[in-house]
Order: sequence, then C-alpha cells, then structure tokens
Amino acid sequence: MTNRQRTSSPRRDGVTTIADVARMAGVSEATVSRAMRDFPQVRPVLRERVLAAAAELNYVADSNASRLASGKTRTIGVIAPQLTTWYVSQMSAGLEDVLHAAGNDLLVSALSTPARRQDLREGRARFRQRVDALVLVDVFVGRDWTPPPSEPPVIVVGEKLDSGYSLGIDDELGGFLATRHLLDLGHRRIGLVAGGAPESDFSPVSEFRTAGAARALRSYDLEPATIQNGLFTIEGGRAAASAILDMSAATRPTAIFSFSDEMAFGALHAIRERGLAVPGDISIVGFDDHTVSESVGLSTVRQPVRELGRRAAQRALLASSDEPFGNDHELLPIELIVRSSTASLHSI
Amino acid sequence: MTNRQRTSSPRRDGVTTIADVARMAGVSEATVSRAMRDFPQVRPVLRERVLAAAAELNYVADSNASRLASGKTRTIGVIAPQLTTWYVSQMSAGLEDVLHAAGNDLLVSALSTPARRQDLREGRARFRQRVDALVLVDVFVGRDWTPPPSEPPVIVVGEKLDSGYSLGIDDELGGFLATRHLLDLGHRRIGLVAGGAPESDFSPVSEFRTAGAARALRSYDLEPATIQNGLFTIEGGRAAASAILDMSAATRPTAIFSFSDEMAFGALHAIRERGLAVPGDISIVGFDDHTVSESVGLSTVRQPVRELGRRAAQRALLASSDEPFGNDHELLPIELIVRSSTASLHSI
DNA sequence: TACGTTGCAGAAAGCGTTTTCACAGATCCA
DNA sequence: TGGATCTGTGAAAACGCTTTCTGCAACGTA
Repeated sequence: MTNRQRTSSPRRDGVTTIADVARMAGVSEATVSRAMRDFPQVRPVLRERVLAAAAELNYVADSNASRLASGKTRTIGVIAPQLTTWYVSQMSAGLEDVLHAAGNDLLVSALSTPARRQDLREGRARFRQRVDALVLVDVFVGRDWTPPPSEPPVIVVGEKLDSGYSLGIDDELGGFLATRHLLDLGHRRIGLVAGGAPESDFSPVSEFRTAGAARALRSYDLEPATIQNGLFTIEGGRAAASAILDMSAATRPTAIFSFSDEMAFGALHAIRERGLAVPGDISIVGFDDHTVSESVGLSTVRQPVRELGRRAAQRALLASSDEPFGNDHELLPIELIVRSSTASLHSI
Repeated sequence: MTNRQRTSSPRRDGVTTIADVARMAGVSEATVSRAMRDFPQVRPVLRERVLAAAAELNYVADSNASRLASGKTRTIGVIAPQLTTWYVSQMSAGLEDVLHAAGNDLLVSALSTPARRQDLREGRARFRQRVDALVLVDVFVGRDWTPPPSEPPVIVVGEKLDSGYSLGIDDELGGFLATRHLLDLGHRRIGLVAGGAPESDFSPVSEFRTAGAARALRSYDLEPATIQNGLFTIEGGRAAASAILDMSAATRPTAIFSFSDEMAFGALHAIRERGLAVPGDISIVGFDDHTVSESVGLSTVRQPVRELGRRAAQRALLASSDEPFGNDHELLPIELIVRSSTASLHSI
C-alpha cells in the first residue's frame, strides 16, 4: 500500500494519466510526454518502453490539459451562416478530410440569425482560445476587414480580403461564363436569381457574379432582364422564379441564370408548377454543380467546393503553427457544365 | 511597480485572465469565478463589480482551463460515416440548433474508411475526454452494443439499442408505407434499392425497411422483384437503377422503392438516361424527403431529420449533466408524401 | 453574555499536461 | 588530464481555471 499520493481520488473513474504511464515505464512524466510526441532526444529504448506502457494502459493525453499547458488546441473552427446548405456541407467535408488526417478536430458553428456582424463577433468570442484557427465560410466581413490580433488567425472563404488569407473562385468569371452560354444559345432576355441575406444587400459573391453577367450582356448591348433575390435557398429560388414567370410575355426572360444550384432547383419547381417545360419553354443555368445537379440535368458552373475546403484546412493548419503566413487570395478553377436544362432559343 | 508576480509573462499576448478581472474588481479569483457563473452565494454588489470588470476587459474564461478544473467540456461530439450526405448535414444542423442555444459546442468527425468498427473505436478515442457526450449517426454498432464505462455517454441515432439511449424512426413502417403506396397504385413488380457499406451487409436501417416492404408485399403474396445495394449514395443509386432497368421486360419492375432520396435522384438519372419517363414508364418512391425532393416531384417517406438532431442534442445534454439517463428508444413520426414520381400502373 | 449558526469571501489545493531548468554522465578537444 | 560541450533525463514550475476548505462577521438563540 504505497500509493496514496496522487493516485488517490481520480474525478472521472478509471482514466489513466501520464503519471500512470510514467510509473509503469519507470520513467518521469516529462519523458513520457516527450516520447509520446516523438521528440528526438529520448533514447529509443525508453521510447519503446513508454509507448508499450501507453498502449497497454490505453493512454491518451487529456487534450484540455495539454492545450492549457502548450497553448495549442489542435482544433480548427468553422463558422458559416447555416449548416444545411450543400455548399457548406461540402466545405465541411473538405475541411474534415485534411484535418482528420492531420489529427486535428473540427468545431462547427452556425450563425443562424440575420445580424451577421454581431454574430460573427459573438462566434469568435465563443471560439477564442478554443481553436487554433478559424475558417469563415460565406460570412462576409468586408474586404477591408482585418483580423484582430489576440484572436485566432482567420481564413476567409468566398471573399477576397485586402489583408489576410482568403480563397475562393473567380465569381466574376463564373457569372460571365454562365451568361455567355445563354447568349450563345440565342437568349437575349436573361433573368438573374442572385442571393444575399433577407433584408440586406446582395452578398459580395452575388455582386461579382452579377458583374460577370453584365459584362457578357454588354457585348450585346444588353442588361439583365431582372434581378431577383433568391436568398441562396431552394424556397427563395422558387419564389424568385415565380416572380420572373409572372412578368408579361413581352418582357419575360427566356432564360434564367441562378447563382446557386439549390435556387435553381426551386426555380425548376416553380417552372414545372406552371406546366412549363425546361428547356423547352425556358432555359436555366445554375452555379455550384450540386451533387444532384447531374441527376436532374441542370447546366451549371462547377466550382470545386470540397477542394476549397481542403485548401482552407491546409491553410488553417499552416496558420495555426507559427509558420509565416502571408496575405494571399487563392483562386480555384471553375468550369461550365452543359447539361439538358439549357437549349437554343431557336429550337423552341 | 508592484506587479511582478503572476502578471509577468503571458504566453499569448494580451489575453486577460481571471486574475486581471479579480484585480480590477478588487475581489479574489474565486469570487470572479463564482460571479461569472451566477452562483447564488455572491453578493449582488460584488457580482456587479465583477461583471462590469469582465465586460470592460472583454474577459472570457479559457474553456480548456475550466474543463481541466471542472471536468466538463461543454462540447458534444458527432460521429458519422460521412459528412456530405443530406441526412448527416441536416442532423448536424439540428444538433447545432440546440447545442448553440445551450452554449455548447459541436465537434464533428467522419468515419471515412470502410472498417467501421475499428474506426469507431478510433473516433471515440479521439474524442475521449474531449466531449461530454457523443452522438453516433448512422454508424451501426449492433443492438447489443453497450457503451463502455469511462467513456463519454453515447446517443445512437438510427439504430435501436438494447441498453443505452437511441432514437430514430420506425423504419419497418416506412418500408411498409412506401411499398403499400406502390401496391395501391397497382404495381406488382417492385424493385428495392437498399443501402449499406460497399462490401458488407445491408445496414440495419435497410433491413428494417426491407422487412416493411416484404410485409406489404406479402398481403399480395408477392416478394420484391429485386434488391440492389445503392450504397446510400447518388452514384450508387444510379448504378442500382441501371441494374434494375437491365432486367428483361418480363421481370423488370414497374416501380422502384429507393431507401433514400439521394439514391432516388441517381435512379432518376439512370431512368432519364435511357429515355424513359417517370412516372410514365416507371414509378419511384424515395425515403427522407430531401430538401430538393419537392422540387423534382419525388414521392417519398418523410422523416424529421433535423428534429431527430435536436432531440439527440437534448439527450446528449442530459447525458452530459449527471441526470439519471435511462435506456430508451425514442421514435419520431414519419409520413408518406405523394408527389409526381409515382402513378397508377393502369394509367400507363 | 456566550454559543452555535449562517452567509460570504479569500487562500490554496488541485486538474493533467508541457516546458524550462538543472544536472549527471559521456564525449570531445587541446 | 582537465575543462568544455553535448545528451538524455528528472524535478518542478507554469498554464488558468474550479472547488474545497477555512475564517470572519453578523445573526439568532439560550
């Protein structure tokens, strides 16, 4: 009965601590700590002994204790307006792909309410000291925003930042490609279904895609026939499309460019509800290349969302180590995918 | 120059600690801790002073330190085979709904590789001492599985457990409803698109839905025309449907019951690829009521996934406090939604 | 007046790691 | 052969909280 010192009253039942391993391996706690983390200065013999003991006892370092001692959480946080969109779930999967492989964890948080800025502040507060880095998906901070010091480094996805690290795609180009495709097919009255928060302006992403669309239209001396806010939701897309279909026959677009596939799905619904056919009566092109877009034959602009997530995670990992981590805006390629939802105007 | 004691060298720059607040409010750290957590035994005057100081200094307790001291993480973990399915992302959203409101965090992890059991063990190990409770979504542990002690309590979604807490829907009933709907429409050759891991058996969920389908068919002295494994993915659904469509005209089903809407989307694609029409040439009913199912007019069995997530979160919260937390299997209601992908056989 | 109580607040002892610091022994160089 | 430089290890000091324990007043109660 010699153990009465530290082994006396563990709070949670049989959790083994570093002390147990040290005792079993006959070394100090410090050596266990070093051996477990593959530090070079521990002799192979001892390392083996420690690892064996750890395995035997099924020991895993308490992450909270190690965080407290080291200042590293091995956790990356992701903040997004909502978790249910296809875009965000793909992104999370991409993040998880690389974080898991690197032994890091993913902490997610939604900014459900509309008061974006405030929530972001709140979101960051909740994550402060909890994560090594933060990935902001689709939460638009304003390009002049600069991450405050004494807070975890931030990776912004979907918006270009003046300073700091951001990544995304060339939205202007995407808008251009989709619109030119429609123009190439002979369409001249083109309606846009853009997106943004309910009562606020369109999101920066929308602005850029709109600009791209406008550029394409300009070469024909045209303007968008109408721009509706589809809120980047299926239901919103349906409402937006309804509004477009309600236009008088003379002005009603013959083609719709929806800034997300999900909104396009809603639009498809609205179109079918009225007994109209796609692409017979109206063409529609989306954006994203949603997983089900191929199934429903939706033409779209593909963006590599999961890959975006992977890159963001790599960057976050980099930022969380103390690597020099410069300002940059990384752009991933996009691609127009033509399926059966768009057709030549003259074939009607 | 009186402060040289503990204030000397903070590791991360200007992070304010409880000591700062204590000093500013002129009380002890213990009192700050108590005041911040609304403990009753601190005088209102002091509480005010503390809260004011904390606000002034923008103080937030370091969660790792408090976890270490208290043994509570205020974090719930969720483990799922993959993050990209609609089902899982809805579930996560539901979890987040209530966790966020309760001031808890959500830690997510995917079990990407096929070796389920092993991964689960690994997943749990990674989460050990990191979360107060674990939610297992769609990872099938076997109904006789019982959570090991000295690990966080587990909530299982989608599988009924003999002991422990689980919740889900009545899958057998769901299978029955979908199949009877098809039978009511006059279909007699019905193909099933079930799901499970690539090389393994069908998942328990699939087994139950199959049983329900069999029960419905039995009243007509029938059996499923075929059962294909669609892997619960869109692509898998497409392949499964292709296999079905390749059957000889005499045996080919006139209707398909797909165990998930996503697989049904894939099936729709396969059907359209062959120039066949839905529901003209073949009827199809799905399962889930995926967000885009309404848009594409897919008949389906709706299950309240997000609500399932909310319940799971509530239960996880309960389990993480030391509430008595009995064994139970909670069932949420499901509902057949008839849209335009199913039609009477005789109308063909 | 003396003696429990009770209510509040501070001191201090953890919580389980990591990391600095000190140190013994081995190795090196002149 | 003596000092100087390495190497590998352990002791002990953080890390920033929570919680127990202790103690001082103020309050009945006898």
